[in-house]
Amino acid sequence: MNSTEEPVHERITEAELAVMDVLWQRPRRTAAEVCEEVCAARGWSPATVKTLLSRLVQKGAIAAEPDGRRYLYSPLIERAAYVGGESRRLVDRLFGGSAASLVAHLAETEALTEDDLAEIEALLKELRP
Amino acid sequence: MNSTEEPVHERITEAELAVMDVLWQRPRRTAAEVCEEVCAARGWSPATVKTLLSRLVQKGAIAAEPDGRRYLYSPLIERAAYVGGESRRLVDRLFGGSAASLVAHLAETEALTEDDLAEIEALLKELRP
DNA sequence: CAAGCTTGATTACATCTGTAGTCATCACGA
DNA sequence: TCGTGATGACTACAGATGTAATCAAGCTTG
Repeated sequence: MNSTEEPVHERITEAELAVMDVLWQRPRRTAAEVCEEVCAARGWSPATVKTLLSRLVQKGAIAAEPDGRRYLYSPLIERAAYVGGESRRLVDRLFGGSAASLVAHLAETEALTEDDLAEIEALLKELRP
Repeated sequence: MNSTEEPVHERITEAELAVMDVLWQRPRRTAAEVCEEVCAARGWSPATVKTLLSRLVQKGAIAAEPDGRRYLYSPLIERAAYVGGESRRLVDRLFGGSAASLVAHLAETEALTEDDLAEIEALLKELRP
């Protein structure tokens, strides 16, 4: 169990992430449907969504299932895996690989509320009986 | 206390971060000194370090104090501030702003080692006697 | 003083990213 | 059947990023 495993997909960018989020929410959507979800919020044109979908397919992050003359797009990677990878990356880059340091930092800078702390404590009890 | 404050400096990139780390470790270093610390490790030429230093100065992330015909470079932003901003960004982007979710995720995906867990537990004891 | 080394400034350039336009084609309705 | 709208493929293009070379000017040492 080391933290240096390479992901099978290439790096997902900020803009692409918005698209992934839509597909994680519900897969098998058309480009138009994805656009409905994000174009307004991000001020994108439909063309932009199409580009991002293409790039995500190329990167191996989503699948394009033919459906008539269009595609239904679905994530190929799970959100949890992506999120885990990103978190790991952050911890490696900024906290010397120590997740505990990250938690410590969050606590010190009061990024963690009392509720957060309680929740984490509960979590720990579960993980280390 | 909201989480939308803008940093005064522009975004620091991955490569630039390596340089920042050297300067955080010890400020007032010359380009050559910085290179000594990172060029080997990252396979960089001295020119690369100079470029990164220039960009960091432009971005307002470091100061260049004249010293004879060269400069001594020092961070203008604190490491803790940077790290906090990045953590915040991650939590916002991927965990809907909930830091506890991040910790929960790390725990669930076993990104946390037994040691990490013990350390966090100790931290919590301290924070919530 | 001259030859060379050090150093920042400037320039270079490929790739990635954000954002979008164009175009050919195919299905569908009049 | 014919126009029309939807759709993906391809193209575009500016700005960011990684990585570095070149160049001019000063310092240094013989």
